[in-house]
Amino acid sequence: MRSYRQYCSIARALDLIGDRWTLLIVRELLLRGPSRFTDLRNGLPGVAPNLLSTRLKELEESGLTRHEYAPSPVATQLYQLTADGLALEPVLRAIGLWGVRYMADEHSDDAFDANWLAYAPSWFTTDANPDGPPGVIQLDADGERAVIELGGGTVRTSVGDTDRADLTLTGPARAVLGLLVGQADLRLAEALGLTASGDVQLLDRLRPIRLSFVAAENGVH
Amino acid sequence: MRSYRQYCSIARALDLIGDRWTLLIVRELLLRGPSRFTDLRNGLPGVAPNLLSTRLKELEESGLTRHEYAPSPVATQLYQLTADGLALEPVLRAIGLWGVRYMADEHSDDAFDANWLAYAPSWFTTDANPDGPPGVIQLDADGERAVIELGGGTVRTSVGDTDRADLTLTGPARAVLGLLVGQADLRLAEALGLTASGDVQLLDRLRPIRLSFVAAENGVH
DNA sequence: CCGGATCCCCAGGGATACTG
DNA sequence: CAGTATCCCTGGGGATCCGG
Repeated sequence: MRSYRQYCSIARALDLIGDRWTLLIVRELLLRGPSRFTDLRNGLPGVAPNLLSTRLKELEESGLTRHEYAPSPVATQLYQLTADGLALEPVLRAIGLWGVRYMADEHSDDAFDANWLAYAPSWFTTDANPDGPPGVIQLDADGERAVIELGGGTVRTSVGDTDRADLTLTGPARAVLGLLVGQADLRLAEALGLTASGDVQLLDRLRPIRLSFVAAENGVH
Repeated sequence: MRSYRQYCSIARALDLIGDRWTLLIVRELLLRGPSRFTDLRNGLPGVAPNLLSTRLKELEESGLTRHEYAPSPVATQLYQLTADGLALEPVLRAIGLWGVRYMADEHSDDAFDANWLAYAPSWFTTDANPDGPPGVIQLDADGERAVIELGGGTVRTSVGDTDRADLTLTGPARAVLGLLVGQADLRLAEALGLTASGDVQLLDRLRPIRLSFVAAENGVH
């Protein structure tokens, strides 16, 4: 990317991560951990392979990723984030939290992935009742499946299935995710096609996070 | 910008703010408040005027900015952020904080602006001694001047001059900013050309912020 | 002087095909 | 599977011009 040539930490950062696809590649590496080229390609529908290749080289040149040859049974290169790359997690959290407000918009043919289903409640909600008993929620959004585990004040998620769910949420991604991140209440989510079976009270413990931070007056730091 | 077409709040956000120059325009509007076209152009050295015009239209279409005709004595359009646009401040903070690590790199002919000098200590440091007496620091970095006011646990900054400074820091931007945001200690900053006159103890109260947040295990949310 | 619009040119990105 | 090569086209950089 062409440098902005400004002595400002925001501009300096954007010189490294401002290119198209770059932050989404970081997102995939953050959510998936060390990944093969093809895994990244699958997680980034629409990316041209030459562009992915170029970006991985640029990221490595910037010191945000590295790649290593993994021996059998993987037997291929694995790309992963360095410490500086991992340090982008708060940036992705901030961007993602801001972007939640646009998840209500319907774009019918958007791609969707279980990893994206999983990170949202983990990053953007807290357990409102830290002293409550453990709870497990099975999600199935447009066939993408993930599990939420509530307990001890934390919200942990993972991709896949569980056999000991207290609550199961099934439906279109917009209904499931909208409900989880606080963009829709249960009634609205059901109107959007959600089916909830089990201990619906568990939903009350999922509280969308708010920013602790108070906006500065405009023009005054 | 071409949409990523992914049902993911990060991708949705980047559909709106991922274009080149867009976040820097938001930065200027955030730091300057309502601005004229020419003010934005001056704060964004290198931007082509047609591109600035295009971006302002796109930002307005996205609902992040609006513009209003200001009566005399301004007598021109003023561009400003909407509530959704202002909500990008945490995003810019996160990006800027991450980018601080690259402020040590020297790019000799980078542009520099007093607004960028001012936001850094305000966003990225705290007052380590909230009960201490008020303190005022005058900054002069490459001729760009700003004032830091310490007191009551907050770090406030403004562009310009004061006549009641307890401490004055003068020198190249890299030395002044590096010292303020914790990339350099006083000895190193002086080696880089810094001159400090006055109550140097005040510097000990400026503490670079750390992220409260603990990085998740890779691949586990 | 302010607020753009127009034009030209080139780099960066998208799509597809192909190869080790 | 893991990329590279190629072609095409859009979008951005830079300069200039124009109306208010």
